[in-house]
Amino acid sequence: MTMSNTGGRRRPPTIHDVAREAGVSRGTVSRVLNGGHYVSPSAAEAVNAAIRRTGYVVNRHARSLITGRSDSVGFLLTEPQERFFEDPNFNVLLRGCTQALAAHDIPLLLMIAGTQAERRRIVRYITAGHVDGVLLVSSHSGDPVAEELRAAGVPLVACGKPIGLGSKVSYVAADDRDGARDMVRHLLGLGRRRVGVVTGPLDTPGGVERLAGYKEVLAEAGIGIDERLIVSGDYSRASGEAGAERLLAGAPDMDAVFVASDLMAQGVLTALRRAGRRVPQDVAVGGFDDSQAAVATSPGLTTIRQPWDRISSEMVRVLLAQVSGEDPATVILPTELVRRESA
Amino acid sequence: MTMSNTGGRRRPPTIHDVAREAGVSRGTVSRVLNGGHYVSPSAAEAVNAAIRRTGYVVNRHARSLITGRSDSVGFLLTEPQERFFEDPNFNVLLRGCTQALAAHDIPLLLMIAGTQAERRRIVRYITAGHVDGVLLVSSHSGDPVAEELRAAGVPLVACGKPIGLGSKVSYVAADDRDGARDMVRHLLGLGRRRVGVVTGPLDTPGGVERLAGYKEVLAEAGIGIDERLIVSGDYSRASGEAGAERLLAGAPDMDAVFVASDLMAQGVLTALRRAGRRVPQDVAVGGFDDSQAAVATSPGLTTIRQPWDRISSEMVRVLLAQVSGEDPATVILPTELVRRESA
DNA sequence: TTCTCTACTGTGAACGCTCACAGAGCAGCG
DNA sequence: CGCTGCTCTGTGAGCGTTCACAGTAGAGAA
Repeated sequence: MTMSNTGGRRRPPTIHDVAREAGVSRGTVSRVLNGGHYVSPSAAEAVNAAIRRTGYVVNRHARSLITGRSDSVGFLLTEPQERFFEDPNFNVLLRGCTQALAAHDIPLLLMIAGTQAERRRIVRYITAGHVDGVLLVSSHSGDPVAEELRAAGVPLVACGKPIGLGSKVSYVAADDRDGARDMVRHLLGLGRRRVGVVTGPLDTPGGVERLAGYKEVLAEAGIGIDERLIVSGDYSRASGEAGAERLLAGAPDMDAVFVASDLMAQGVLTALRRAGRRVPQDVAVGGFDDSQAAVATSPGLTTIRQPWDRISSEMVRVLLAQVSGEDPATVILPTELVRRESA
Repeated sequence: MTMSNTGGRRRPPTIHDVAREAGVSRGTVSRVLNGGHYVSPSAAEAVNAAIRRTGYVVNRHARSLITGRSDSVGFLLTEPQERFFEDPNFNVLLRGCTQALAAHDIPLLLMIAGTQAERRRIVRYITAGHVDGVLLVSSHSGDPVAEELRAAGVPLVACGKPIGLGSKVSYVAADDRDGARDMVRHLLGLGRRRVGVVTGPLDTPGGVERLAGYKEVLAEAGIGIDERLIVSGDYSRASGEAGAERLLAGAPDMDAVFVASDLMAQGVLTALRRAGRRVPQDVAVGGFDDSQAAVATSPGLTTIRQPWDRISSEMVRVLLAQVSGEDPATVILPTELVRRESA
């Protein structure tokens, strides 16, 4: 022995080594690796045994070079960074996507486009074919990156409905309007009649839909819309706090409030406490998301659960379908009311 | 025109196209791409112009096939999943690493090893050479994955000191002991004398060090250690809540408490409020991390800032150095006291 | 002039895999 | 007996890059 395996990394076995070990040709090994059609049982068995003995793992670079696929997908975040840091949903989504992809043995490349330069670099990277498709997270819609990728023909699935891209891009979203309806009905069911709302950003479909659900339920209950009970935020804790203050100033008799995100609801609770209102006795508070933020508050936040686990797995499913040639699709998933103490 | 570029993705230009366009050979283009030594200024200029005109982007698979490098690194998380969801530091670390790598044009592959099967799959993937190195995050130390990777000779940098791996593996960590000292000194400086502590898990270096800092400062102030003032947690909110209850039961006269993580401090605040103690008047509370959790509480949490931005950039720096052949290294970074309302 | 040295450039070969194709063996059928 | 069709197998080519090497041109020294 002139060479030991301590220290340096040994050259891993190739398909050639496996073929020799199994007494077959490269082609047969390759066929076993990719589906195993047109392979005799005995050959397949020999190949699998050889793979186990040699510890062979396919060289994905060599495979990609010829197939043109990279067998990896990008997870692209085009949020301004504050939101990335704050949003407790994000972890859940990222983990869900990673795991759904892992089941297909597909690695996830994390890409964060904060600055303009990063955007360009990432778009170049993606359009060069270094990933097969992109999972896109950017709530600030009308994203130029999304449009560029779509135009380049890159398979793409957005989280939440992107605006301005027509029906040409796939997306997966929770049923925002229905969730909002459930929550407002719940608040009315508690006997509240002066129900306020802190909306999300109204240039996003989610923000618009949740507000629409609120209005629908009030209308169907025969309660008129009072503009003083409607303020808008941007999903951040701070905007929730500010929103609650504006509501209290404009409508001091408010007895419930539907807040379009849990994080904003945290801010609302802070403002209400400061104003001396008890939750839920004086003001019932309903959130949206069922994120970590919802259990971090006291009282615990009654909220609308977004099915992040299903959202992530559906995003992956739709993306992979698109990668293998299927048409774009949209998926809307049902939400669920989660009762805690705040309403 | 028989072929349009709408719909399908065009085959991207190769180094050959660039060479033809620039009127030079493949070799010259390759030299321009990789450092540009031994290339005449005129040739370099022509190549760069051709690259711009053609929109050429290097095919990393082809490059990797021959260099043996993948020019990508893995970000490996071996936490049980609850911690992943809860920990607000995690986002910051992940973002920091992604950006530090982006500056080197190196993509980050996210890998989450929850189950045993995932562990095996990921180790195979890594040891097959599909990434050049691994950024490892796993606070539960003595991780078998880390040991396997180290034994396979994979460049590795851990976040926080891993135990049981000797000095053979690089790590980057904040100065836990010094941070703890700062906080406890601060509490004593407020005139408090009955200072409790909720430690982190004592099978981790971080947990041990923060407790050691606490004890050191009490000793240097001539205050004896009261075991009733010491309880241990696991960094989770729930364990902070439970810890505070045990402390109040065992030492009702406690007038301050050092909590080894912000998340646990959230739980401590909840328990103190329930027990009718005012913060900071009755009990001063100091956290550790300066995570999102610290600003989410009311009162805002006085805490020890861990320099996550520097931790991530140092992890990347040390890893890349190791990839290019340098020896493992350890980096300890200073912490900083951040004053808010809770102490 | 000739030789050496340096700066630069072009050319095969190779990386490890998949794909297309050719061909072998065998069965069924006219 | 040949033809067709099926299952299975091996082989050569080629994916786009880098690397080693050979070779050219020009400058400077002998």
